Amino acid sequence: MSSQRKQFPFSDFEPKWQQRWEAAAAFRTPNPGEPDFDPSKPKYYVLDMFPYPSGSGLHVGHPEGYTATDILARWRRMCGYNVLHPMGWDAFGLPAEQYAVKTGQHPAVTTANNVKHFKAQLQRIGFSYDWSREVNTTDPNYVRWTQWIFLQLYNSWFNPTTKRAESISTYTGDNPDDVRLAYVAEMPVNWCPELGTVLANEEVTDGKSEVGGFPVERRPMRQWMLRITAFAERLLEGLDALDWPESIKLLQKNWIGRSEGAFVDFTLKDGGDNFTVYTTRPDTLFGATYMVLAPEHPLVAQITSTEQKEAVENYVRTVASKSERDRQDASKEKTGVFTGAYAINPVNGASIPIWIADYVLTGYGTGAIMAVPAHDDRDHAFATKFNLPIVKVVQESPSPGDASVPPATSYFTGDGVAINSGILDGLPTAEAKRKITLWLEERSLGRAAVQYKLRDWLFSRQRYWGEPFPIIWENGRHRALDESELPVRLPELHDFKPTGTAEPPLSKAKEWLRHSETAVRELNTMPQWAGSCWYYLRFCDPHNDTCFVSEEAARYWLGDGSNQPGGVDLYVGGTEHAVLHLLYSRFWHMVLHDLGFLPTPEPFQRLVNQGIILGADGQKMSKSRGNVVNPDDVINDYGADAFRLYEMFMGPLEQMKPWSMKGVEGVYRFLARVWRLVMQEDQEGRWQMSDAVADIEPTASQLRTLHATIKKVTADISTLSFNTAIAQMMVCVNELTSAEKRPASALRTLLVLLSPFAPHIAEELWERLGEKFSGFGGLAQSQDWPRHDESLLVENEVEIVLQINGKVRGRLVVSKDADREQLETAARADEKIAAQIAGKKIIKVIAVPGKLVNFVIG
RNA sequence: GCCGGCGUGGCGAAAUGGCAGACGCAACGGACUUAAAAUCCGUUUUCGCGAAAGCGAAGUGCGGGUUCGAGUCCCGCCGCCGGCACCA
Repeated sequence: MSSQRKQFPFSDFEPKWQQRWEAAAAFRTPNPGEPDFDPSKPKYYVLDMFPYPSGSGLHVGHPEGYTATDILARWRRMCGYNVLHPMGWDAFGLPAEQYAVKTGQHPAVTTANNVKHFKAQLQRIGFSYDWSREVNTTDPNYVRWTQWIFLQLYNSWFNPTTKRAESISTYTGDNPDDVRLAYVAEMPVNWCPELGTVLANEEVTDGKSEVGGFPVERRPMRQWMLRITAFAERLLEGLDALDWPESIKLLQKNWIGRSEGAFVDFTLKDGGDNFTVYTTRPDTLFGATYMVLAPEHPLVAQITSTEQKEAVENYVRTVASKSERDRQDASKEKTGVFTGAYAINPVNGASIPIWIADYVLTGYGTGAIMAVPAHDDRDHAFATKFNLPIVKVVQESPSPGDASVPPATSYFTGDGVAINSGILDGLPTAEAKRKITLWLEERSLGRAAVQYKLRDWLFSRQRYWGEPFPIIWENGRHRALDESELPVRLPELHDFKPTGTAEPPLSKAKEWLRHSETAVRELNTMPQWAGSCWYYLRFCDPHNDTCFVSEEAARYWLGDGSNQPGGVDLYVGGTEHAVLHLLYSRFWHMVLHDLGFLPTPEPFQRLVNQGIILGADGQKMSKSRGNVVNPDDVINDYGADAFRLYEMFMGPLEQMKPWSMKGVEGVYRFLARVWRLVMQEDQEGRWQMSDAVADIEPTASQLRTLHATIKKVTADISTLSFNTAIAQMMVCVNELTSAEKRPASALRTLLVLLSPFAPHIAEELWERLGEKFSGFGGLAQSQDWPRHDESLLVENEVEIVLQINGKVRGRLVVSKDADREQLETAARADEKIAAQIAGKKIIKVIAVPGKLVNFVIG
């Protein structure tokens, strides 16, 4: 291909237009307050998930979503919107640091190189980003505000009364450190003794380090945490008003994991402390035949009998040495040990044994459960293995006609009617839950409760290449730095190797870590999520050095929250961020909103996930499979416009689909046909204006096709159905190609429609036509978006289908206005139909104007 | 195991409950050419009948259902892909 003559000179005009756009700052979007800002226009904020600039450069997956948003951005501009369409770099992260460990090259250098490469690649595709708003999460001017937001979190708390984040100064309790949204806790992390470092979850596979395959263990370490759990309810409720795919909302809902149930207090048979369990099935309390504590439960050491002491201690040790993943493998057989202690069931005084087992998790509920083996699969598996009693307390409502008796050893987890449950007998599950909860509350033995699976966010990393915390330690206590001391810059290090101890790499910066005679800096850094949590805010006001985003800019670009809760109008990115990034962003946004810094309660109104692009072999693209497609190669051979167009023509945006070079050639040929609508080659092979282009009126048919195309392209862009929009433009081009003379006015409209998709060729042809015809002033991309004339689309005559019993038996051309009766009369007069209904009993006739007539005959 | 999404020609895919397969790829035939490429025109769901225009039947993963009419709606399966995974 590359050796062949190009079908149109894209390699000449694509760079030419890119340079012109850049020189003219064609995509710069002024902010409110700037001289060229037009407040009369509505705003549209269309955002891509910004990339991590990896060393391997862009792959064809990135530009899929980017092309979609670029078309939207260009289209909205042509529709008269102020469009915010920015791009930046999520540039902190592991690969640059690991590269630094290997080569000694500073991550900042690697990052700068990669950013340069990525940016050049993106610019070659002709995206209409406002590069004057480019942000980089590693830029000290950006880090400063990331740290500033952390300070807001540190200096605020969740007021359970108002259910909002408030300044910590409104907290009246003893110790503010107990309630800060950013707090310190001992948390287990992935510690790899061989590598002498802490690993992120994604660096650990099957309990081994990704690098080297060394064993990884859980080890408690002091960590910074963010109190996202306080916002669980609001994060859940907020989803309803967002235009997100239902599947993504569901993913977040499941992640938050709300459940309703009750705390129930149990007493120990031999006295001592009481303990509390959480259950979603208080109605099965009479069926609790044993208790289970998590191995880490504080009561374990206390209650264990002397006979069981050794067994219990062994078990606790074994469990502690296991990785989180090993431990949470639900498919493995249950394990556990009897503590020797007994608890008293508050409802019936029964004495039931207390076990410990690792299937009960510390950190959820109370870390203790009442086990009801007849009505819970996990309890059932455990009871069966250890021969514990199983008492049935819920009767499954028999399905009609089902006489089969479930075996005595089975369990049933659904709703039914309470049995063997004293005061609850005969009550359906829902009522039994209510009654027993009330009963417990009246006696102060328990209370209704809501629990969430969501955990607080472990926010610190033992890494170099991340944002330093604006925190210092003095006399064993942490303290926030003053805003005026921001940004806290990373120290220059030359040795990025892990310390081999639990100390983060920043501990090597001996000078840096000393804040004063008595105070030292926090040595952890923030996770990569931190910078990506709020970049969409910075884009609104990227150069502001007095605040992270001005009130005015935020209010304009995000809206005032009155029409919709979300600020960004359209956010496009991969599903891999469905939970973490999108949940963390919502959390930060919510806090900043509560504190009065942001007008809207939610960050992203409409979310669309683009599908993954597979290799030509239908497999996931990967270097090892050798099926990776490099955008640069495609652009070299077919041009940026063809690349863009193919990315969109492959199929629906959200769908997973395989790459095909033949498909690229298809859209390339389409663009060549567009080119030849306007241009032809002379004897020497030079391109010149085609003789077929003329200043004439389009034919009726051409006009109809053109307006049908305006209508369909417009509708399809707004639903992101780019593949069908392109198909319609192909139809239009095919019709114009076959015409002897091509009306310049029709070409004009076509180029305007095409310009968001293939901006370079549209601009080039627009310019060339302008040399000879009127109506081509300015740039194609600055034209008003055309409107279709519906009256041109209505045909006077339509072909309808004649059916007998739903099967097509003939066709008929009728007036578009023909009503039901006229249709039926015309249909009966049709020869074929007449022949087939002759002598038959007509049961029913369905006539749908403009569509069909269907005879139902006996 | 649980929760989502998707199953339509040789391939990527289109189809407000109303002519299944638009558009593109591939293949085949023709025009142009000394020739090839490129380009342009045409054919192409499958099966049967026909020399042919055409005619008939079947057809959207499988099995049922609702409806005058189902790729589309409902019920039950199967397969593939993705997410979560002992959350009491």
